[in-house]
Amino acid sequence: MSDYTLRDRTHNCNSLTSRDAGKEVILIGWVASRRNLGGAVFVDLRDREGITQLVFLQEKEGDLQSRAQQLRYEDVVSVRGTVISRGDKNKTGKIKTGEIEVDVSELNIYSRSEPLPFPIRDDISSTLETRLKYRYLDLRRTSVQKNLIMRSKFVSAIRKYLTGDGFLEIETPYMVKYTPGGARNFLVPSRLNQGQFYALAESPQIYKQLLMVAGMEKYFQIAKCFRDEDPRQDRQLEFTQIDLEMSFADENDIMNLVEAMIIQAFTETGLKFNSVPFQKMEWEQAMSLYGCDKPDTRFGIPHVNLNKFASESGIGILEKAAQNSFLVKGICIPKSASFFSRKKIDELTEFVKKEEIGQAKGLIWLKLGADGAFTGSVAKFLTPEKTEILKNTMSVEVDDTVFIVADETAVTHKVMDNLRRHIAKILNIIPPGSFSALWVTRFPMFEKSSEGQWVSSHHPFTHPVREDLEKLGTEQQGSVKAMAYDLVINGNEVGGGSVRIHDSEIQAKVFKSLGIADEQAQQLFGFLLEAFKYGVPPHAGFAAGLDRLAMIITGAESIRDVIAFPKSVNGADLMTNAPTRVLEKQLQELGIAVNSNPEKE
RNA sequence: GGGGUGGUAGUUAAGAUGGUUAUAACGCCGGCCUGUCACGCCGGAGGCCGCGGGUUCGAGUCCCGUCCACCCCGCCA
Repeated sequence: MSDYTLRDRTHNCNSLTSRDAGKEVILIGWVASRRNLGGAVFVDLRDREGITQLVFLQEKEGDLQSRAQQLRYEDVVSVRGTVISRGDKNKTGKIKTGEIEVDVSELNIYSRSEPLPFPIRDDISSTLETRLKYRYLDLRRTSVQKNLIMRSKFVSAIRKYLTGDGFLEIETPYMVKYTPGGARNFLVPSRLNQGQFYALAESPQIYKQLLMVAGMEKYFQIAKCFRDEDPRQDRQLEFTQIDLEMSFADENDIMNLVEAMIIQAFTETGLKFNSVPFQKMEWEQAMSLYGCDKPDTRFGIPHVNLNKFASESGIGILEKAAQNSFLVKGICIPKSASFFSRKKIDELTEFVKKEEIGQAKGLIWLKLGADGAFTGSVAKFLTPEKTEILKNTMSVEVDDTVFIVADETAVTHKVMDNLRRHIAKILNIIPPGSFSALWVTRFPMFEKSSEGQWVSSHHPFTHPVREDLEKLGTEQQGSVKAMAYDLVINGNEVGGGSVRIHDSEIQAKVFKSLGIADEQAQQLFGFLLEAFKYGVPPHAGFAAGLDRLAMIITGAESIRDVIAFPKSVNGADLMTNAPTRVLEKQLQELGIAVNSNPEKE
């Protein structure tokens, strides 16, 4: 008896075929299943690559078979044995190694497993709560392992691409100076400086710009970022960005680089985009065609602006909407007239009225019949002339269904965006396994906060487009566009970036436009402004959400499925029970008092 | 902060209008079995029905509160 190590292992559990028959092999893994037939015992041995069947027959010398009979789920063992063909009668296509089995001559048990909290099988799912509590067991399931393996391959392709292109991988601090604005920060108390706090970095933004000042030219980092905001299906408190920055670069340099990098990483992961090069679209066009800045371009159904038609349509509510400068938009769903029964349309009407969908007041629908006339909620108001105009404006054909929403601009956009995606889903028109990428460019530089203040849409170091520079600080400030770009894949914002300001005059103008006084700017970003005095190269960068990319390439439904140890929706680690209270002594060292609620234990 | 769904053996679930001893499957324990691959067959153990109140002769079931998980809005690039 000997304890084998990985060096002794001759094959993984996914590699043996009938061509290996007769070989003596050593395998190491977990007992995935045991089938005890009395005279013959079959054991499925599992490692991260796959499963191989072991067989223990009665004729074997010693107590080998009785020891095999005592094996239980998830015992960790190594075996030495001979590969034998199962023959046509006993082979199976269910596993890749189904042609063979290993006739075991030596069995070593490294450790035994107690009965499991839940079965480790892909076809039986447990509740998420239990799975997260025993995450290390959940991670043994091949479906989750597959995701992490794919993510690893993806990251290594990214690294390979960027280092091959002359990028330096440089780490930046996670514990940084707190700056207001943007996401809520996690705070880290300082023992050496009682009463003072670091912030956990929301992103390496400022440091990477300083690396450009430092002359690094091309920087990247696979960086953890921390944001104290409510987690969602695609958001965690801590997540990972592929962060990069390049000197002497303009928008197209960055987009070309990132595009090539993403395509390369997809290719190495065995995935392909529907069309290359990626489509580019200005923000305004995206809003007009899709009502959102991250449209899913795997399918069509664009929005059509109907304000002109509405204003002279003869339909009371539409004419009134147009007079009130509401936004009137329609979508045409081809060959769907029979699909949209009265019941389905009523359901859609309820759908668009929901608050989270945008709270439209109603949904106008029309179906074009074989006779060339519309039927539907407002059909009776349509003259033959107006019918023709609508048909032409929206390219409506027989058996198509048209949906129209007229409301305040933001509401119409939000509702029509949701409606377009919802209809694509219920009509099942999104081809599975397809990937469609889109660059959205020329984002607005500013937006109004809820308090009516101008705030940066991206961040205050984003460069405005040249032709809008004179609009800064004027009435037209809202229409200033930024040299900013987002990468959208399948309707997910997977990353974004911008050209940064390197001219102190422009930077001063932008701060002024945001109502940030000089001394305030000094206080917040003084070190950056100071650095920029000593020779700053023009630079631009990009940051991609690695977790979202991993979700897309694996088809995962939740960000938790591509993170080894994710947190719950309340930010808890259910396995370790973090966060926890700490000792009074620890708090004293930090100079912190907690307004605690001891009964709440 | 707001809205929704769920919580019953180790696990996954069933438990109409409140009514005897709370079911099933898998797992676990014991026995049988030489071609299984979700092996099969026989037997057994296993429960604070999330937690705390309340209504009732009687609560897994009804009411109130609370905790946890998940989804959405707000928030978040």
